[in-house]
Amino acid sequence: MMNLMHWRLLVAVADRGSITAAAEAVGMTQSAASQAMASMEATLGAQLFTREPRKTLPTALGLSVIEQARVMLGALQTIRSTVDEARPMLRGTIRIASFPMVLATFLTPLLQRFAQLYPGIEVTTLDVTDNEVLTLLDANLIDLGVVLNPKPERNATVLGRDLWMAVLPVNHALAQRPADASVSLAELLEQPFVLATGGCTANARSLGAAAGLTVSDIRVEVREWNSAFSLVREGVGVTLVPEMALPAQRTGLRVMPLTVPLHREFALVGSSARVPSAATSALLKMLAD
Amino acid sequence: MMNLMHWRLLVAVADRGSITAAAEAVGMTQSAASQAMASMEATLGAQLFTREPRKTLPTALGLSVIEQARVMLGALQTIRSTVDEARPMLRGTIRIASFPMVLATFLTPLLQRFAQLYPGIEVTTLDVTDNEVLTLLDANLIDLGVVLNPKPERNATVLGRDLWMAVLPVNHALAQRPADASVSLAELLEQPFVLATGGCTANARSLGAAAGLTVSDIRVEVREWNSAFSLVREGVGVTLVPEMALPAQRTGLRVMPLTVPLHREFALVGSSARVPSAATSALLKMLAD
DNA sequence: CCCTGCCATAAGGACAGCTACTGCCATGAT
DNA sequence: ATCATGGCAGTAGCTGTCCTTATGGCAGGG
Repeated sequence: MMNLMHWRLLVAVADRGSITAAAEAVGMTQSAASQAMASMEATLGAQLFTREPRKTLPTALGLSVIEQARVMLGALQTIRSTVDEARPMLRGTIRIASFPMVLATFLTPLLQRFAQLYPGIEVTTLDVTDNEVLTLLDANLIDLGVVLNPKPERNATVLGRDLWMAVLPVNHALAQRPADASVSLAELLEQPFVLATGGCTANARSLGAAAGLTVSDIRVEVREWNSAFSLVREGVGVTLVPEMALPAQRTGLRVMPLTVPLHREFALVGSSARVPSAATSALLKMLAD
Repeated sequence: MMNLMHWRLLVAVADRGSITAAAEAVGMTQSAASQAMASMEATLGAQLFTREPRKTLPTALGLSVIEQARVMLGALQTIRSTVDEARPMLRGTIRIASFPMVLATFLTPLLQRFAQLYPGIEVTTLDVTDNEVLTLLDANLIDLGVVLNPKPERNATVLGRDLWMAVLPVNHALAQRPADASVSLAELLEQPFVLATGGCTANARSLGAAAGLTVSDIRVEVREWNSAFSLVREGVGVTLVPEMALPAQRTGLRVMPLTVPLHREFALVGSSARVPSAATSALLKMLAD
């Protein structure tokens, strides 16, 4: 009675009006069908069909049961087609290029969840600088890339955004301002400066250039944010970093917002030329939630 | 995979986040559950869950499948409750009183269909005259009775209606009228008359009385309609019968409508005092279609 | 009256699915 | 590091379900 094949048989009997015909339709013996029907009626404790000389017709209760049996079979059919439709997404690979910070903070938890939802899809990540991403995309070497402040013509899915924050030694003159004070970009860039890039072309220098300013006194240029913080602590200079690069341990540092906030936005973009693979669109679909 | 128990397991795993816990919930061994899950994924050809160290979580495809599995289990539950609710209607008896004509023409096919829909309910019929029906109902000796032209205060379900027709010998004077002619009740009742009752108190005499007329010349009074037709054929007199009592073979007879049509209406009524049994209400419900 | 179509039943066997047990792996605590 | 724990997978063997073959019964139609 718990065998779905039997429910298929039940519906077939209702449709054909005969156990023998139904048995043939679902590919079993007349005997098996007869036993199965009897067994179902026995376990339900009620007669579902009346056996008349020439035909087997449903009782009133049988009609209700048949209706629900159709629901069950419909659900089973839906499962089958769902699985078939999902088959292209079961295997595949996605190559994603990103610059280090975003990879660690945003992408990793996201890809973990993705791996749980699509265990058959292999995701490889490349660690690059932000301006290499578009090159890789156009060369079809990656499926997806993380870009900063994407142009609207590429249809990008935004992963997140953060603010640029000024970081100064606690004993710096500008750091003496009240707790909720801010620093203007111009003020900041004219200080002795530790230029940190985090592997990105978008950094204090480019932000200054966009505002018509220059970083006048670059003392050091480092790639790792953490190196920059050490240098700031030692009083080498001030720096400008994305909020999410800030360290948990901030003793010796004063973090201040910019007077005119500057933010950066990370987004995932695909190759504009190529149609995304099934695996890739699965990932993008997951991001839509 | 075709075992409904396995779908229950699948849903339990989704709910509990663990195969072991789900196995316990549905009452099987961890091993059996593990095998069952593996078997389902194998037959579907797709991974439905990802096994992580501490928990077993559904994949994207798994989520869709689980949704449909819930539909299947819901349908199964509906079947169970439907059967349980229908249990009172599975066995029982219905006693119906009727007068002969209605029993043969209207009730029999109806009761045949009912017996097919409710094979466990035994229906016994009593052959009585129409005015005994109400007595039997009030005495609780029957569950349902067929009455003629029911009073609206009893909520009756109408079975059908028919016309009273005049039946005359072909060589009778009134029978010489054109094909579509009619006979007035007054004309008819003053002829030599064969009074047929069919076991009903509603007959030519009572119809006449209701119209302020009397049947002046009753030659014979018979119970069976067919006896009356023989007598009319032999020229003993004319008669007035319900349309549905007319014989198939009408040679020697002229059947004519009344100028002012008289009809009778059969309806099934229950005891107004008692609440109908489950079996009885099943029958009444069937009649609603 | 036999024949046919349909269903039920009996007996036997095949296979699915369960149990019990062991092994493996990752986690987290000592 | 080491061990204990919790969860899953794999194996062997058995049980029970369900199927097949074969037969009998019953009602309707030629």
